[in-house]
Amino acid sequence: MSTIADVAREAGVSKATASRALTGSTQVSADARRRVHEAARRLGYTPSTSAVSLATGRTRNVGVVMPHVNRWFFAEVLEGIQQALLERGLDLTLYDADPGSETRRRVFDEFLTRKRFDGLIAVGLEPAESELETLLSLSRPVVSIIGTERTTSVVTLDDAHAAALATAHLVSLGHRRVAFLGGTAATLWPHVESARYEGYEREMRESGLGDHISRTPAELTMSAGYAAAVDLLSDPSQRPTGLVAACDEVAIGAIIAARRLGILVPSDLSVIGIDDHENAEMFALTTLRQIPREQGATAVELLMRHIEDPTAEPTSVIIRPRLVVRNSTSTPTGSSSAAVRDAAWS
Amino acid sequence: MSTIADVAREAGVSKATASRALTGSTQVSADARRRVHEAARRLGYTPSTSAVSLATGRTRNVGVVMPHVNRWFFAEVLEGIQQALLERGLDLTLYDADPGSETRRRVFDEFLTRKRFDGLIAVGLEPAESELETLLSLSRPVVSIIGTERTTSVVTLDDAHAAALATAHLVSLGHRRVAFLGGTAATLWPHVESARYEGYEREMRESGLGDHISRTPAELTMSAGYAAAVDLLSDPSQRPTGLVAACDEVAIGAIIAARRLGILVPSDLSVIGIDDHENAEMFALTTLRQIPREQGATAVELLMRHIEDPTAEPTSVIIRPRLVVRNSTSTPTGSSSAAVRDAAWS
DNA sequence: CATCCTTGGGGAACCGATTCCAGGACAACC
DNA sequence: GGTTGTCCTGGAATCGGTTCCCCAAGGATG
Repeated sequence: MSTIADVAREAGVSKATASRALTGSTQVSADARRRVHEAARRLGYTPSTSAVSLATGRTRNVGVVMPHVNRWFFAEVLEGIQQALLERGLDLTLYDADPGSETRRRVFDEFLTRKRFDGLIAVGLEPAESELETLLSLSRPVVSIIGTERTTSVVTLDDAHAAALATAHLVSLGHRRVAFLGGTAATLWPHVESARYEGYEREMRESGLGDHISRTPAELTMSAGYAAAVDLLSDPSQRPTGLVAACDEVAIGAIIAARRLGILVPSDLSVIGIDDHENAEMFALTTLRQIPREQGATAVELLMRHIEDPTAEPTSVIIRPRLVVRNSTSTPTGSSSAAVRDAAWS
Repeated sequence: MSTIADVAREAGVSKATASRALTGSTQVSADARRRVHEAARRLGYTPSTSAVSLATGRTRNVGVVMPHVNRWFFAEVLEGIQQALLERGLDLTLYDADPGSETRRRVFDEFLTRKRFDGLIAVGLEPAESELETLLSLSRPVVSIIGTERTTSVVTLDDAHAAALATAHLVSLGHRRVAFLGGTAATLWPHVESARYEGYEREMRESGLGDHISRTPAELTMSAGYAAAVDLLSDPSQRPTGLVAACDEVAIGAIIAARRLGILVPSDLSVIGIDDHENAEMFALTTLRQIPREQGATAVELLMRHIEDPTAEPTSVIIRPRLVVRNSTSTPTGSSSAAVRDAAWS
């Protein structure tokens, strides 16, 4: 492999001039610059990243810590981050930190302390106190996606608001027995789960439906949503007419469960989700849209600002979701409003 | 941040001895070693990765190139790789290289040539000729997952065999009108798609069912499988009794489509997939199991071997899938064997 | 008792870049 | 014509490690 010394020799200049010609734009004559670039091209020169890092203190690399990559939200965020970093010529180092695992401990104690990055994006981490301390002790900017940290910049959906809007949509259609499906059982995303439930609860109370508040726990997956919905819907006497699912995957599980039980969606049961998952369209799911890919891009933008100006104050970007009405929600059966017929025809 | 010079001073030895005490195990007295380690701990010393890389030529980092991370197979492989690397103390740099995109070009021309890794794992890449050339010109070991490269080590499912087994399973149950669903339309994984179709075709021919060979194209997603299955199954006169899906996501889409159309699975229609996707259990899907997570771990193992011994010959690990029988397949209706009743009761 | 080996450890070179600092060439100004 | 300033350029220091080479001390050997 050729080094910058080779390029310099080939171009008939010193290492210093070669370096200036290739990086800084100052203080090099047009002629020298041309000769250096030509020599570099001829030799197929690529600077050694470790040498550049050592000399400049910059790695041109961003670390991403997330608990999983095999879930829709995380995978989408990751792709958004990757895309934004590629555009800026930056590398992405991934750290998979499954909560409670031994590897998570090692990621924090061993891998992150190596500081092989100029900045860090933490996705859905909900770090423990000691973990947060580690993060801050790295003296590298950190941006979180999901969460409520005040110490770092944050990009997050307003979860409570999303659930409240979902609930309000069902209530406005005339539903009174509106149940919440999901959360509680799992401890993976305590913040997301509790915030969404609280949004539902608050909206129910404010609509005077406090008596109908009900929650069926389920992990935030399609199969868990399916199983929980089978339980909830099997007893016709207690059956709600509207269902706010903690996320789209749970909602889709519930729709499949309903079909299996012969319950028609939306005429017998309205289901609304949160996320706008890639499969929401297929199930005609009404939902509150968030676009995790964009959140990833936004996080990169914030991070770049912090890297360029280390004194910049932490910022919060709170995302308000948009209601996307499809065909899984309608007025409840028995209602005589015109909307019923409209929904049935569509 | 403290450097190794600080540690040496604190321990009362030279930089050379400090370095030897912390890395190599030779030529250092037990006493000196102890003093150095203690000093390092006291100062919270972490070696600078760029300095280490520069001096040793090793990055302790592995690059992973894949076209997507938001699909089940890729996300699982990625987690398997990550886990295996973490255990070995190695970092993972991710390169997302969507086929045909501008970023893919940049990944190959710009990012990979920086060689910020000791080795590369290429997942489902199916590289173009020029891309393969770039890969080999890096003078770093490469391991592929999926594919037929002879120039690098490979870990791959025997796709044709998997599809043949799936087909044979349906045929052995008594099905004659067995159709194949998926592939063709998309160009994302030409190798996987064509190999699986060929396995189906060969098995059909060998079973004397060449006349019944039929293929309905669909992208390898649940919603595409759903849409394609609706088309295929809507015409009762042409309807097959058995369906070999190109992958589980397509199979699940088909099952949902069948339910919608009032076609009972498995009594009216048997469906078999390939993968053993995380949702296969929920749909009682009979399938051929592959475990992408393990393929990722195996790829890391192969790669380590190549890194430690650069002269090692390329190896191929061909994975034979195992049939997992659930409840989406049975003998076709009208058959009088006992198995029909068994299936109906379960 | 002299010589040879072995072992531990220090000085300095090196990995491949960036950047500080000083100096030379040349034009402009007084 | 001498001085000043600007623009380029090269030498050398630097980043933070690893490792080669050599030397001193001490035990084993003849």
